[in-house]
Amino acid sequence: MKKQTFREQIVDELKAAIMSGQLEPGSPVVEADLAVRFGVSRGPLREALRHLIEEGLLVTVPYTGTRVIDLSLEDVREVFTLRTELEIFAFKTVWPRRDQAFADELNARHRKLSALILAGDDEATITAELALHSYVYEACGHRLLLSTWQGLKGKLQLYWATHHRIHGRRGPRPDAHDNYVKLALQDDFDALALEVRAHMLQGFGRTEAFLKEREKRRNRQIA
Amino acid sequence: MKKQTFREQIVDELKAAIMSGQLEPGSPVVEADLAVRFGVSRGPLREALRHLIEEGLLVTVPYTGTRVIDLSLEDVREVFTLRTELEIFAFKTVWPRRDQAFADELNARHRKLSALILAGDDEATITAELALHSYVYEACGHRLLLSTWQGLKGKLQLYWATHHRIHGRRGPRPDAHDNYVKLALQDDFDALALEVRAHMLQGFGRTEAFLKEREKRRNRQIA
DNA sequence: TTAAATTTGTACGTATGTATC
DNA sequence: CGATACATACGTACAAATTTA
Repeated sequence: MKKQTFREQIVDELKAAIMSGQLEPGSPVVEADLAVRFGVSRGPLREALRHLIEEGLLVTVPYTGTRVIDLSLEDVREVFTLRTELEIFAFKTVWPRRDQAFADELNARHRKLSALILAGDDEATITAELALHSYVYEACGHRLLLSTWQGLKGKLQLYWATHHRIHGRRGPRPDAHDNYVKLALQDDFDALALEVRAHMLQGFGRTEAFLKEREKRRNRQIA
Repeated sequence: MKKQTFREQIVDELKAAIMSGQLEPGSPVVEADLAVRFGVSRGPLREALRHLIEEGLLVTVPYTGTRVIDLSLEDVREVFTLRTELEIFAFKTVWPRRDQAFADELNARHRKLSALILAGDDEATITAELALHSYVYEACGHRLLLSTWQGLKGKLQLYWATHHRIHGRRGPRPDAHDNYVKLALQDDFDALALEVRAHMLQGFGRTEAFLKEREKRRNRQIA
């Protein structure tokens, strides 16, 4: 276990608090409160908040306040559309360099995901699905692309975690990634690109339906 | 003129110092020194440094120090390859929504760039070239894509500014963007995508040659 | 082992901008 | 419009942790 600075610890803890719903989307976060809650001074805490702000998980207005982002349909659409292009580009980059190790690791992450889906562990399923998709970014050797993906990953995790917390199961179907993994290890790049687009559209559709229903429910609450 | 926080001001000033070569690539930056130099306390300064670290203009190792990034061939290759995909995606997004205002603004930025090239104002040429390429990101309405591009833009500017400082003129040829703008306003998307790829390759080639020569010169200095 | 340099963290205070009554 | 409450933004001084020479 590597030693972390307070700022890094707080970033992780804050993320966990957001993903777990302790800090709900849209709710305000007050730096003085969090400082006592995490038992640190305001310096490192402010830096941790800045990190999450730049990652897009928090929004802030100078001198007034900070809050957890509210999930919007446009936001999630942007994450999915950009992610589609990034992931296809990642595959294009790694395509001629795929080897046995690549196949082994991709299969390993796929098996892990499948097992968790069957076991019904929804929290871990989200992590495993993100890990499966992360692999092509890690393997392609494009550091800038990898860090760009990691910037998106947090938002994606927030959507899915919120979805799951409200709806119970939200995970992918057990066979949802079979085709993805299969095509990623064959030699028809265009077929893979089509599969990625289809896969993303399906994922977006689920998230979209969830957000629209959530919107409706809110309006009823107000009325 | 909108009111800025100190942190935002420092980010701008630090960027300017890096671009102008007052802080050279590879040179260490000490937060205590910068604090007195900019006349602010450590708080906002540290937050500004963090911003530039996440943007990739600075690199840091916990408890040891921070320095300006050193330009590496692999880094610049990554910026150009990722940028190619992002810009084509931006055009794809804006494609059906291009209107007269889009054409007017693109032409305006193109004319401005051409005028500065002819006038020989190399500093302003860099800014204008970035502004021309920025427009499609601004116009496509994809906020996440725009902010991703803005994250890359700083590095690109650093490469070009360093190039210019060492070589004198480094700017594009006066007609380098004619085809880019022309195709961006016509209706053959595939032709535009090809032009973007060619345009990026040309830009990468210039930067690559510069970096390789710089590398050589360094090795001679050591020997 | 020590020492130096640097970042990291703490504790307190004041100033500033925003919203609301 | 003014007063006030609130949260952020910024300042200062000092102590602790870490790496490197």
